[in-house]
Amino acid sequence: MAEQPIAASSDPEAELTPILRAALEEFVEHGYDGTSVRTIAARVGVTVPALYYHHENKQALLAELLDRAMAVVVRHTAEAEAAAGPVPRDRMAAMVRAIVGHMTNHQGLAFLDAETRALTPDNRKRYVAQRDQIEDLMRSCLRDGLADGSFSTPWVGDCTRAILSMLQGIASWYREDGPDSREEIAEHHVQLALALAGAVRPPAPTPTAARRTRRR
Amino acid sequence: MAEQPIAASSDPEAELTPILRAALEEFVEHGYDGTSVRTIAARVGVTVPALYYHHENKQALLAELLDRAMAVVVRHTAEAEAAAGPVPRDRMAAMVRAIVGHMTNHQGLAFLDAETRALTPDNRKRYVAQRDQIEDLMRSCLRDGLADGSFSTPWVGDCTRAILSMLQGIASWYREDGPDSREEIAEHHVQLALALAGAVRPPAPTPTAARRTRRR
DNA sequence: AGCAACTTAGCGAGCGTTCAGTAAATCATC
DNA sequence: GATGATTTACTGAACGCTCGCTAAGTTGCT
Repeated sequence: MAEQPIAASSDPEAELTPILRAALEEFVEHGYDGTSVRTIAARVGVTVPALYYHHENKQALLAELLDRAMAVVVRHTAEAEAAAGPVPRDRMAAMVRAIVGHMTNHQGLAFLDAETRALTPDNRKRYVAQRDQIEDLMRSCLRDGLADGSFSTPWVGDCTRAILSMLQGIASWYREDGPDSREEIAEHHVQLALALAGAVRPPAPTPTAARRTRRR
Repeated sequence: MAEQPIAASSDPEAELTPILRAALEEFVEHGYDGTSVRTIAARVGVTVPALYYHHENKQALLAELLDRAMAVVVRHTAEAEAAAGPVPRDRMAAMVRAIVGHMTNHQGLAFLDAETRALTPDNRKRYVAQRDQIEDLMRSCLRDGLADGSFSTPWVGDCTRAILSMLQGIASWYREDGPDSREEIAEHHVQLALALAGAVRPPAPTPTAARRTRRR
């Protein structure tokens, strides 16, 4: 009877059960196929069958972790965009901040993205659908910016993938004790993403939405 | 006696022996830990000990593949930059073209980058050293461009990583039968990289080096 | 005869998974 | 408020398989 989440906050890594947390750490460290259920159990301090009491099998551990990770980042990204108003530049900035926050605050879950190859076809399908949602949000924002003249990239697809690859990359180099804070990294990447989009003017103080993003 | 490279061209994937080629394909498809030496042997059409006659062990297969991959991309990138003259914008464009060419022409080897986690510490050290070389080339180019005013990014480190993440990402989505040719993708990413660097003027026809890169 | 390039056969270890049993908590009943 | 039934959360032991790897033997070319 120890299989409760340690915290009930809204932090998706904090509210993992001990088993899921141990599985996450092992998967991040050694990869899905490089991890044995025995090492997960040992990390939790239980025997192997205890894992199978709470989860169907090893694959279900990975699927659940990835489901949670994707659900959180999709929700945060969509909410951030919705709260940012109608201006494409602001929406893009908000989404980038949300995604960078995910990469730095939930680095383990974010890094797990590299393990999606190990998903069974059914589980992979759900993952891809969630990932496509984020890609669609970004692509639509780019298109809207091109339509109103605030962005100028001629290659929406390449630009979308470039932004998301750049952001996903953060999960593989970010260190909590690095020189820049999460917020600094987020702001840098807002500007880098806007550069990729070919944003035409620095803060774009249009009459409808002045005083929003602030440039350093 | 079938363990010769199929072709002796300068294409690093074509000049792989059948065993290394099979190992590459399996590693790309299932990951290092998800691949067994038996499936590699079966793919070549030999028995398992034949693998061990030509290679020390499974780890040596991965190490050799990654060594070749990194040696080639480092060499091509350095040569491309050297041949591009002194102008940072031209050097950056040349390096991006070289790296994109690597990602699209040797997608398997490029994708193997994701398996570096499975390297033993010694082998990983050699890999990291090679990867750092590319990062240093890119960073130096950025710095030179900032010094002469042709680039303007305030964050050299983040910008370097962003460019390389963006380019590495190509290996995970590029398809030979996709809508854009390798050359088109390369030119798009040259412009995207220059945008990340904050390149100040489109083709920058300075008096010393006009008539070089051509904008679409 | 000798070497290169294999094959046959198998070793011990570790893999994911399951089954049967059990201590403790929870609940229903008197 | 003690008692028996049920449920929860596990443990011990082991199953069948696959893993990386190797010793010893075989084949065919020079």
